[in-house]
Amino acid sequence: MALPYRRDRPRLPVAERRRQIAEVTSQLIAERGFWGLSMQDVADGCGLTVPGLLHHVGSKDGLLLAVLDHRDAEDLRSLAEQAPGTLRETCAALIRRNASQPEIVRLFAVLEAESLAPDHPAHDYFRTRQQRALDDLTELAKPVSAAPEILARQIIALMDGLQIQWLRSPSTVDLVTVWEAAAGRLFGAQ
Amino acid sequence: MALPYRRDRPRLPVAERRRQIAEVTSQLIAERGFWGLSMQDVADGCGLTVPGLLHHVGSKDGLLLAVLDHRDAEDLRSLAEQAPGTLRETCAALIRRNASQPEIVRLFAVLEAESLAPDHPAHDYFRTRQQRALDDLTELAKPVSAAPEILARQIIALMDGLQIQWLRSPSTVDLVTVWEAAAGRLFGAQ
DNA sequence: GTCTATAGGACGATAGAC
DNA sequence: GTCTATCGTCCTATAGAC
Repeated sequence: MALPYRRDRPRLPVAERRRQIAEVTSQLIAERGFWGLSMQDVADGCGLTVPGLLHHVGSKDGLLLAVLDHRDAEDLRSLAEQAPGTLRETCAALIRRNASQPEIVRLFAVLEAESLAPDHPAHDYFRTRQQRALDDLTELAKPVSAAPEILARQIIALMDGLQIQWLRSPSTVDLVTVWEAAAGRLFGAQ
Repeated sequence: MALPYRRDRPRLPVAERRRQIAEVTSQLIAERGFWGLSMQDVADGCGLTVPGLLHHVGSKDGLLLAVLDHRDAEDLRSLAEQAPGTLRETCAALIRRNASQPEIVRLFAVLEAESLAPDHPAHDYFRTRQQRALDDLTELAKPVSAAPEILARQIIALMDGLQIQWLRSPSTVDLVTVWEAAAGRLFGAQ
């Protein structure tokens, strides 16, 4: 068999390519979930063929992990920028950040539900991530609550739930506004 | 072509078969989501072949609608049994019912996130359903709150969020207990 | 680092017999 | 109401050239 492989498009540096792959995949998982994701669609979105894509990520599961790693790195970068504040300030900052990137929030909403199944490739990742979030918030809650872990749970639940409502009706629900109302009740002040 | 079709298993009555299909499908969607669901798995779970299954539901989308219809019918039956109570009593009853059927709660958690995408076959169903839930709770909240719709939103968000936490760690999180704690804060009493 | 080519399944759906 | 048989499409992954 003749294999006339002609390279007409420029090749991207590895790091940049991986970033592109992570972003295209994020978008598509938010749209369809991991089980509805196809390697073909990701490859098309990157201007690659499927084997070209597999060269970078190894497998479909590897693709998912690449996305989650990329997201964690971004989050860490963003978190490092802001000085540590009170619980309420931290929550407000988190909400503001989320309000500016609905597609990422949707990605995590879909994966969080899907990954409840024990054999989902991101099951362990989300278990760890959620535990970490709970621990961090509990620590922040200690100065303001006698039952910090319970408060932390309620904060996480409210954020997750309100974000879903916001994603479903972005025109009716303003995330920052509904959060502020909820925070008023949660933290006792008005 | 010879078509040696031998019917060795008994055929179920239509109604019973549809109930069986709805229940098997519920279980599988909870496990994998709609995009991860295969007609083959459903057919196997019902002791049918795929064309046999398609005879009943028409298409994969039809299968999903059959599940949702079945679930609504069950919910209506259950709701009719209990006398209408106060907002807080109604919420507690809802939580108790959900605590007894984690797989159903998981089904809705997965579909609620997946169906945020506008082209998801259950997108309109969930939009309507959520609006309905908001309206009903808002009505119940009017006697106890000056801002009933905001309170209703917070209740729904908290329920959804706490349910996710419960599904992820059933051994650590008791749904009824965490809800009671949250209800205490939400409704002002302790 | 990306390609061509292809293997090898699984998928949803249809046609037509009983 | 359920079957057998089959179609065409899509899927993930591998082998090997450049």
